[in-house]
Amino acid sequence: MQDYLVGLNPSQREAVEHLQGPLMIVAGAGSGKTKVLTTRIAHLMHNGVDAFNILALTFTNKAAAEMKERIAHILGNNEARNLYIGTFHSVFARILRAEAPKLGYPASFTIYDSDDAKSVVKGILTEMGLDDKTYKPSMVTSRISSAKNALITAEQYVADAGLQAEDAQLRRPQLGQIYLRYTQKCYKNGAMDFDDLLLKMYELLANFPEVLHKYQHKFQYLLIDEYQDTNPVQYQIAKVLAAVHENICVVGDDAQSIYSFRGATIENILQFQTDYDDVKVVKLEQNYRSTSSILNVANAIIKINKGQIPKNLWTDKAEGETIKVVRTMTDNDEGKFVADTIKEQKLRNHFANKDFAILYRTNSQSRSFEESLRRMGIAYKIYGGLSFYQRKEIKDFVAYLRLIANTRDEEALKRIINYPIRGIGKTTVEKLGVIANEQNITMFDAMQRAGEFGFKGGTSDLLKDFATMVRYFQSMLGQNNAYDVAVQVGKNTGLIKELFADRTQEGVARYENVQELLNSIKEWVESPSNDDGEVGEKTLGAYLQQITLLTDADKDTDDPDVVKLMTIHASKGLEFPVVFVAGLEETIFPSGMSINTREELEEERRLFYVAITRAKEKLWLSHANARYRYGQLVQNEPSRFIDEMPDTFVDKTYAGGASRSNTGFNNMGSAFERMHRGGFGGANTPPPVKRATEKPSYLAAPPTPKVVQHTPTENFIVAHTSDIVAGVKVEHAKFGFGVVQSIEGSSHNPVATIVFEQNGEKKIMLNYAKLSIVQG
DNA sequence: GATTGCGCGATTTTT
DNA sequence: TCGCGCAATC
Repeated sequence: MQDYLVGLNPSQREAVEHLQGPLMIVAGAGSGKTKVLTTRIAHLMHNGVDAFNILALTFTNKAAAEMKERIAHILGNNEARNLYIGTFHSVFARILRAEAPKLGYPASFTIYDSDDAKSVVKGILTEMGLDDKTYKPSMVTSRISSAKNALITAEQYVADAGLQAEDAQLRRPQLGQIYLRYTQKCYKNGAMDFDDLLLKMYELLANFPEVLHKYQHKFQYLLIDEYQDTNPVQYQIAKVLAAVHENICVVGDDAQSIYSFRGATIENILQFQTDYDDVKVVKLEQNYRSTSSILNVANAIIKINKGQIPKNLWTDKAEGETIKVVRTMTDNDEGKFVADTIKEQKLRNHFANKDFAILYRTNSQSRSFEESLRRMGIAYKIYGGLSFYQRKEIKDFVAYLRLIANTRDEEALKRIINYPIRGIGKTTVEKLGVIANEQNITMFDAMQRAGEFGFKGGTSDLLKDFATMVRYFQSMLGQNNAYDVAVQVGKNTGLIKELFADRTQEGVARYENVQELLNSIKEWVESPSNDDGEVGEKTLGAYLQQITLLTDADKDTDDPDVVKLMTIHASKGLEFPVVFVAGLEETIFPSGMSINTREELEEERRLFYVAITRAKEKLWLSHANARYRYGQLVQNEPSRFIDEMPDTFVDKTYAGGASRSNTGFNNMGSAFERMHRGGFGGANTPPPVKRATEKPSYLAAPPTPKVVQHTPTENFIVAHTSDIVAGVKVEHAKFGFGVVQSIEGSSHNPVATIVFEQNGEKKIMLNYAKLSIVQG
């Protein structure tokens, strides 16, 4: 037996050794999925399959890099570099670069990120004279994105009666037209957005039989990771690519499908077995990650969902500690509690910072944890948020490079035409845009020929000078590499000088960021291969396409000793010894936006499942009685997910259970004490740093009044938000009868102050609360 | 053409 | 509350 087969359990081995024909690996959380995938690829190669004939697709660069590294390790030679392993987007971008002329795109086509896409939409709205409140760019781009993911082209969109009727109903009849123009504009700009990388790849395969044939025969073995997160385009591409050899291996876990809002369809994995004949199904059900307590709770949660691939995830690990549910007074207290507990766990159990993760539903929840961790002097890092390449100074610099690589890129041009200031104002840019449209030329061409279009002499010269400079950089590309050109750009435009001149703290940071960008270009130019193993081809276009597809998560190769803060979405695929899942409150988790249909709620529950299964040893779940949302202190009920957890393995005694069964919110103090008596917090709890004389404020917080439980009356009808106005008598499902005092907050998110007969004054967010108007 | 100030809106986001 | 985008201003 091969060395690499030793140490696989029977199912893992079955999956690895199944070489020919369709294979579906249902891989539960922590069941050794990556190990199986990488070993299987090594095994394929060991059995004579050429690395050049294997394609493995992932969703993140990080996952791809990890696979590649592990395969190289198993093989112990350089063969792995010939494998095609990468994200859907990066692999397709590479293929599209090679085939671009067939589609009328330049090989150095620009990839538009979501900011670029929004900016294009804004331009179209202005052109069409549409209002950006009705057609919010974020809504429009996400709608266009959904259409593309569902393989609906702009032409099909405008021709589809159903979609047109729907848009008319929703008072956005022009959406199809915007989509159409957006598509045209991207084409004219020589640009593809993220979704186009998939859609154009599909069109390439669908419309060019010789191309299809070429890749069908090149990629004889296809592996797809996280299959439950694929969308219809990805599904179709995989299907046509695999059509000849049918050596397709998909790996996924329907229980961890959490990206439906990005177009993922869980049906892809649920129906894989009907897509091919003789599908071999292997289930990886042994979990190597978590204690049995954690796993049992996770299993109990996911069982509540309907329609899953049946599986029984088990572990031979010890029971471990119970899962603790903690209730705090406010979100700030929640932060303090977590920071305190981390400090204490480090002392008691010798954990390092990097053993902890704090997971939350929304990025905005990170604030209270940041504050408390900082106060405690605990190093932390927030994952997600603005990525390096989204910073303004980086985008500006990169825009020069984009324009040099592709002068059709109008978004890049508009970004830098007057940066640094060179006297080309808004009016001039608008005029250029109009001319470009009328003459059907690019804005760049219009600039070069400024003299012909009636610009004033001075303006005309400015435009031509700018174009000449860009042309000069382009000419440099012949003899110089991307790095040399970038350095020249920094010098000639005066960008570097200008950034250097700003000696404020932020200014220095911006300068350093640009230096870092230059370094990374240098590094890229000098490294033998790209991330997906691509050798050679160190063109500027290739560089730019690559960085656009890079995210923050990809470059944290170093493993500093910090507590990690991230959304649950971002935590998928990761594991930590100690996990805190915060904000387990109704309207937060599950999100108030996702409780209207069973499907939405089930996805929230899968998200909760993902959160729980990140933990190896210890797991805390916390929720706050009240938290600041949009500047207002708002009360939230404990999440329904707390109730859904079985009492065995979960210690909820001091938490939601009590308050929900109506013993009141003010048992928090004793709860906290009990928690610290309970053997894991204990006597050794260190006093909070620098605040030894103070009690932890989550104990000192003022008690909240008891809720007098109210049973809704029979004629309880949920009223429309707009009917709730000051003076109206209302009934709340939980707080009983009361009178509306006033309405505050934005029109989109009104907050009512209501004085209840039994429970006093409360602030209620009308979008979430169920209120009935009391007649008479 | 840059600065300042008001008003409005506010999930999750592998690429 | 916080951050953004636009409009008014110099």
